[in-house]
Amino acid sequence: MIRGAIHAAIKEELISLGAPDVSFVVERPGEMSHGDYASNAALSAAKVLKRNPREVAEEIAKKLENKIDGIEKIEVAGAGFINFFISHQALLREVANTQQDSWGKNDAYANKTVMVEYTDPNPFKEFHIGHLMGNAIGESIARLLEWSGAEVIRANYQGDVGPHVAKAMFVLLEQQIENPTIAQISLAYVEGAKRYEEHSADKAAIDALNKKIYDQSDERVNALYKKGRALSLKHFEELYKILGTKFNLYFFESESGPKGLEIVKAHPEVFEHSDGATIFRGENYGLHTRVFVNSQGLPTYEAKELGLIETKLEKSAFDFSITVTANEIKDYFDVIRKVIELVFPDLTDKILVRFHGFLRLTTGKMSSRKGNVVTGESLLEDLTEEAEAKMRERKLANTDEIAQQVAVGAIKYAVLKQGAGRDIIFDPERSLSLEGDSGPYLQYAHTRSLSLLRAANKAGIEASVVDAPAEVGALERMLIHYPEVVERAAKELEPHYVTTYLTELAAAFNSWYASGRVIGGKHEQYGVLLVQAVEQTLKKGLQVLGIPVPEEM
RNA sequence: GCUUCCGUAGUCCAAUGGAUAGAACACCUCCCUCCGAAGGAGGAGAUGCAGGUUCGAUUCCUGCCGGAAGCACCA
Repeated sequence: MIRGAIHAAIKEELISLGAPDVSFVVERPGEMSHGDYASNAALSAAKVLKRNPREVAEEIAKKLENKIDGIEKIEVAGAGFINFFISHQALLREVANTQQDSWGKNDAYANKTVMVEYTDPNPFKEFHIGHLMGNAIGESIARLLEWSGAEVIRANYQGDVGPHVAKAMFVLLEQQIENPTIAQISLAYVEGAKRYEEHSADKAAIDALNKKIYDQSDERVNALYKKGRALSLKHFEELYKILGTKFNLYFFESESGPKGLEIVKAHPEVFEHSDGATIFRGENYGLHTRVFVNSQGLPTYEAKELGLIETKLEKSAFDFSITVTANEIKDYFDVIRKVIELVFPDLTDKILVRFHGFLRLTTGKMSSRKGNVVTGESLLEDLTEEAEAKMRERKLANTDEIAQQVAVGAIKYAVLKQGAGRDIIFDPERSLSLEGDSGPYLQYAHTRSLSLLRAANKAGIEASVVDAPAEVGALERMLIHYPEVVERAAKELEPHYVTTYLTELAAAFNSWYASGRVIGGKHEQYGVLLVQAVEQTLKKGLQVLGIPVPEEM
């Protein structure tokens, strides 16, 4: 990558100037007149050297003149920026590079094995929009790491035991439903949760049932549990397929629970007893004090999480593990991290968490078109319907499948367009419009590039740089930055860098596309090459985000 | 109350301490005999308030105002 070469060359100059430790960036400037890459190296170095920034910049620029392959011009501008301009030849070479399979790859995580845990829905409960969010982010992070050289193990951790299960089961047993449907299970959970809060007798009964589920002492309970659990998991699997995720490993609280209990028991120096429960006194460390084993002797989520770490290691070695989860449990995870430090000191740096906010709906009512609560599924269904309606106007074949791809793209884009940790305000009405700054906008730009390529192919035009114009435009100069964007997104676990970049690229392409004809134009062969470059970049970019890439829409 | 996170156009998101704060939706003008109008060209519109650090602050620090999350047997 040219960027790497610039960085290395500047670094060398800084060393000879006597400022070897100065940190600086080489970035794509916001303004094209500022070149293809810009660096603040002189500004940073000047501070350390106590010299005039522009002088330092001039000196570096002069030394690097004609030293970097592919750079034809270096300018000093503003307070002391050094701007680099790529030569025409190098630019054409990079555009042609987009046709390589390796376009977009980097080696930031070469030789690393990374376990990415995400989605984590709970059997006996709805797959809600938060799970959709976690899935979109987790899948994209997994793909970013793969494009950066890592071997990725996709893991899903599902809560198949615990009070939520007992709440749903309590109602199902009471109503004597032996073969529940997904809808019945969801309703039963909502009802059970309400009863648990409002009636102390029901609360006691549900707690007792919870214990029975753990120790599997009642045949009738076991039978219903087995059916409900299997049905939930099968249902989730259908959703993963639609969303484009294929997990390598599944973990369950029913296995991490017992392991967690053992770990807690084995470390009396870390935990203490209080009110019949086993707790970790986090307040000694400025953290929350939390219960690991409740007074019934059952492991809570905290103990289960410890068990999960051991379970993960048993199933597969990894250099580090990333858990994608919501902000909501940040404080709780700080407690877990402290306990890991005390119990598994070797693992402290291997367990990472990537937090995200809530997915909130603007309508507040949280109700779907059919009047039900908005679940992950109902949102997908509503969006799919909307996309289908749009496609009926266009009279395309194969509408079912494509409409679903568009719907998935719309949701994933909305989630992946913003930075980590922030809540996402999701406006169903707006996202239903499928226009502007959206997943479908990118998908549509891509299908246009494909249909243009089909037409070019029919006309027998071969892609080539032979008739390239003497001056190339903004589109080319934007294209060449794609691999850097992927690398940065992977390093920071921030898919939104890719999302933002692709939207800018698609806008540049749409603008170029509207400005004149390719087929029959003055630079026909080069035009086709450029369209191929855009097509590949949009496709790979959408794929790295986990957004489906329809060929027509 | 304590802790943490967040305040950018009317709305929803960008911006690695840098150059004229980028898009999109909505609003106002235009553009389909032409490779796909889910598109394009143009217009108007924003850093909560007050200090500080810095050559330079949306970004870092302090205070205030506003919002969100968490704070013992849920996950």
